[in-house]
Amino acid sequence: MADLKANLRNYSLDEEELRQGIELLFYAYRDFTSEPDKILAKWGFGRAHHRVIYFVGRNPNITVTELLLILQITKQSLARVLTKLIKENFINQRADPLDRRKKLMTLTKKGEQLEKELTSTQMARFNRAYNETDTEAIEGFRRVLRGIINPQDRARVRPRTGLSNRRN
Amino acid sequence: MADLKANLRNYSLDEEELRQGIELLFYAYRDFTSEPDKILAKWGFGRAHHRVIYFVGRNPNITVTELLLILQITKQSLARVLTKLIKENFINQRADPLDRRKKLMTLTKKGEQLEKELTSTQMARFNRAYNETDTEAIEGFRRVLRGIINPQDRARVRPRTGLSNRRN
DNA sequence: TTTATTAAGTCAACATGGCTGACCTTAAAG
DNA sequence: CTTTAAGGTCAGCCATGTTGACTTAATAAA
Repeated sequence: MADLKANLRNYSLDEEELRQGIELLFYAYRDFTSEPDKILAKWGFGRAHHRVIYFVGRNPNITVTELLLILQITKQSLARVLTKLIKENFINQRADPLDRRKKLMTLTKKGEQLEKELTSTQMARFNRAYNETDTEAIEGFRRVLRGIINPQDRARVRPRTGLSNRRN
Repeated sequence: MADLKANLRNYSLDEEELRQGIELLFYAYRDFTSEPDKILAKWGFGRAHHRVIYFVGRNPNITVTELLLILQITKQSLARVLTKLIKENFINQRADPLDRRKKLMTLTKKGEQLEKELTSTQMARFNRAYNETDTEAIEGFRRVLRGIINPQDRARVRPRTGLSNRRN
């Protein structure tokens, strides 16, 4: 196992720091999704189903258009997973009484149960990470990650107050 | 636009905080990958190609086995993208003189150029985020994100000193 | 020196989940 | 009454993950 120095390239400290950030985000996301993926496989679902279940659970009475804005995928891509989730009774749709073109979506009991099972693995991971640090570190984490997000979407991070067209 | 409060579920403060973390990570990763994806499309490549180019560039003379440990995908999945990258002369392979079963991989000039183009968009994003905050926030970001990563892989985050079997 | 293990490669088949493009229905707004 | 908005749908393509089986070459172990 030869000379380590021979492998060092001349990065500026800044570039090294930025690359470490990139790698942290890659590894964190890779592991963050690994546990739900295993649970989803048992149901014949994939990661896309989790995302839909998560954001419908988090934003009761969300519409298709709003969900598309969050996920940033096409309507056709969403349709594939959403249709299956509705057919198998994880998600309910009902017409918005104030604009019957809109379909308000909520989780069914079954959907809530699966959501909880999936998301609890991720919450446990965050809980561990948060407990290994302190309040200031968590606040730093939040501020930096917000800075990574495109400016126009930063408001979404507190979606219960940020998303506007919500109703019952 | 009816009652917002009617939509609030009774989360504990903790659950709310954990869910905000989940969402921050989702949105950050979504946007973090969006710019490279556009560049890759011009070359007929996908996100998987970027990951290979990135980690080969970052770890010159890496072997296939080591790359698989980082990416956590199957050899067959890697083969598809790696074969294409070698065929189109973005990556070089040569036998390790000390163990001729191993193939040491490096970026070609062409590979380095593409790597730089792809990664610079992500470094710019991190640079912006870092500059919007301060040193303590960045350190907090790093510590929390490390906590999210599976313990056995946390050492990888400083890969130039962490990965062992590196040589020239 | 024969045998087992390791590193890498390969073929086939399958599933998920993105995408484009075209087109339809229903309801609301002008 | 026409236009626009919200949602749905069909067909096909592509990228990228998976399992399983099998091969070759080189090193390590018995």
